Amino acid sequence: MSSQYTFTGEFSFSIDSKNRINIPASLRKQFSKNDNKTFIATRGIDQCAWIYPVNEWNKIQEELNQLSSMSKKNRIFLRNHLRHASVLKYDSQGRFVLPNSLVKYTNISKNVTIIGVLNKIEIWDPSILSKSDEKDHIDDPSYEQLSERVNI
Amino acid sequence: MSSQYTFTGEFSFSIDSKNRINIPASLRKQFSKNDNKTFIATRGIDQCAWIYPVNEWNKIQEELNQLSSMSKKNRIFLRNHLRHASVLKYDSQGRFVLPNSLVKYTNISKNVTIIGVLNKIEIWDPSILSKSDEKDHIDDPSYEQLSERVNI
DNA sequence: TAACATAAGTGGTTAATAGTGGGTTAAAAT
DNA sequence: ATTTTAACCCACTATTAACCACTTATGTTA
Repeated sequence: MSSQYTFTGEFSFSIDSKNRINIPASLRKQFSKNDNKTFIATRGIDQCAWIYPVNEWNKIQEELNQLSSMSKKNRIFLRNHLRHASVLKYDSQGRFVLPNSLVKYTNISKNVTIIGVLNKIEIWDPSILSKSDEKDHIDDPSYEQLSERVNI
Repeated sequence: MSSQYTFTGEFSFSIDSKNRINIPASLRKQFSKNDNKTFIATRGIDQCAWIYPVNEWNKIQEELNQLSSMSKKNRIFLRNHLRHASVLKYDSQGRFVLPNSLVKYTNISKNVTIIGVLNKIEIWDPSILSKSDEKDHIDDPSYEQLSERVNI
């Protein structure tokens, strides 16, 4: 699955008293007119928030739409993925409000680290991120198997 | 089966003394003029209520029509889904009255958790939902196979 | 490289909307 | 006839969204 978005880089930003977070201008520029300043924020698999431009999310949604709710496994999977997804818009200053549930989940309080990961943007609490860095070294042997699939 | 509706997110609301429940504004906005503030509430397969906009329900009904009543399984499924389906409208404040049978079935008393699941909206009693969450973890190995179908 | 111009990031105020509670009247149901 | 139920209506409060303003950074041009 290829994407029109190529988010990259790491940025240090802040969250204000109204839970507003600025999207780095360089990343924001990639949002298309089509996206209409709209994106979807959801729980990452790690302890961070994932931000998808709507166009990108729509692709995921189409796949989710294929899953029938007659299957219990599907119902639980759908529920648990969609419940944490919220549609957001950024304001004229380029900021969006991080929903409370994601503030809690990510443990974000004052500063945030924003990372571009191709088709999505990750929002981290800096200290949670550095803990995660300590645990998961890039030379971990488990990455070896990725090398068979991804040609860097 | 693709749908015009893309309900997502989780919301905490309350049910009042008249069994009225508010539909979250962000979800309500997706209802089309065509829906005429009308939707169908029915029993979910899990212990929750399912809310479908009429347009969506009509599509489902067509599919149900395809199921032959010659099969016992089909007959039981059809009966149990249709017998509890009721047509409802929301008022000028965006609230609807949850029918008594669904209040009992869902065990809702004071607070409700509302979850958008693409083409339908689920209404849960918070404690019933968390019990369900405890039982069914999303990181259960059986979900691994879903990852091959859905690329998130 | 100094001065300027523009863009980016942050903070706060105001106006609009959303959620909730209750009351009134009309239509059903008992 | 009495009680329930349903459709409207009004009102209060909290939250959210739109707006304005300031500061810092970036980049450009003389």
